[in-house]
Amino acid sequence: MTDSKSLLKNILRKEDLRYTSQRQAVWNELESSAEHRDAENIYLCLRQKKIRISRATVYRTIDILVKNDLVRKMEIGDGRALYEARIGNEHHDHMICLDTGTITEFYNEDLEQLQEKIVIEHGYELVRHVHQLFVRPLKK
Amino acid sequence: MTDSKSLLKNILRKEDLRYTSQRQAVWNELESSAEHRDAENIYLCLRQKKIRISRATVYRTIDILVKNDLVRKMEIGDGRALYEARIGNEHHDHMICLDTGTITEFYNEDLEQLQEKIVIEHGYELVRHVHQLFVRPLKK
DNA sequence: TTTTTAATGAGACTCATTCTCAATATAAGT
DNA sequence: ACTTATATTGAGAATGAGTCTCATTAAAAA
Repeated sequence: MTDSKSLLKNILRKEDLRYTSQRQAVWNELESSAEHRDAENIYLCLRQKKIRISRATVYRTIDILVKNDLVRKMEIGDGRALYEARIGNEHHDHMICLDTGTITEFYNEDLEQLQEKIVIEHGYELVRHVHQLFVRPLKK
Repeated sequence: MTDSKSLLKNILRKEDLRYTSQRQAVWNELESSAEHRDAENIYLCLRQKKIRISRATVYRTIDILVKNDLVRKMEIGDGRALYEARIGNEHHDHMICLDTGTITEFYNEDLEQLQEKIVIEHGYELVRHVHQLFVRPLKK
C-alpha cells in the first residue's frame, strides 16, 4: 500500500470514519500538485478523470483533511478558499502579486519568533496565524 | 462644517461622486465607534436611528470608504467582512482570541520592517498585508 | 453473506454580497 | 431659484461559495 493511502487510512481510522474511494480521490488530487486550488477546481478535475463524486463530498472530505493537518486552507479575500497539501511542504506564508495573481511562498524564522513573542506579551499563546503580503513587482 | 463632513466631501469630490446623506450616515457610523463591525450591523444601527438607507447603499458606500483609506476591511474567515475607521487609528494588525472572540490590536515596528525586507528580497514592493494571530489565553 | 450504520449524491438551502432598474435627489447651468 | 442632466438610491432579484437533507449506496463488523 502506498504511503499516501495508508496515511489517509490511518487518519480515517483514528477519526472513526470509513475509508472510501471518494475520500482517497480528493486526497490524491491535493497531494499530487503543489498548487493552491479551490474546491470547485478539485471537483471539476476529479469529474474530468471520470471519478464519480459530488461537490458536497469534496467539501466534506476537505474539511476532514484540514482538521487533520493534511491540508492547509487559505483565504485571500476573493470569497473562495484555496487549499494545499501539507506534506513535503514546510510551514510558510504567502505573497500574492496583485498584478499577476502569482502566489509565492515564503518563510522567515525571525518573523515566526517575533509573532510568538508578541502574543505572549499580550498574555496569549499562538494557535495559528494568517500572514499574507499583497505585492507588486518592483519596477527597475 | 465639521472635519468629518469636509473630509468625506473632499473625497467624494476627488472621486467625482455626489455628497449624499446616506454616504455621510455610513461614514458617521463607522467613524463614531472603534469597533470592528460588519455591514449588516451598520445597516441595522442606521435603521434603528431612523435613517432611511438600504443594504445596497451601505455596501456601496463602504467600498468607497475602503478605496479611499477612510476605512479598513478585514476578514477573519467566518464569511463576513469587518470594517473599522482608519482615522485616529494608527496602523495595526489583529490578534483574535479563539476562546472569546476578542479582537486585540497590535503593532510592532520590527515586524513591519521585516515584511518590507522580505518582499524586496523577492523582487516586489509591499502594497498591503493581512496579519492575523489566532490565539488562546495563556493558562498560568 | 447478512446486517448495521456511515457515506454519498442531487439538489434545496443559506447567507453575505452584488446587481438591476425604475424612482429620486444632487449639483451644474441658466 | 428653476431646469436639466445624470448620479444615487431602494427593493428585491440574482449570485456564488459553502452547507444541509434525505433517500440510496457502500463499508466493514458479525
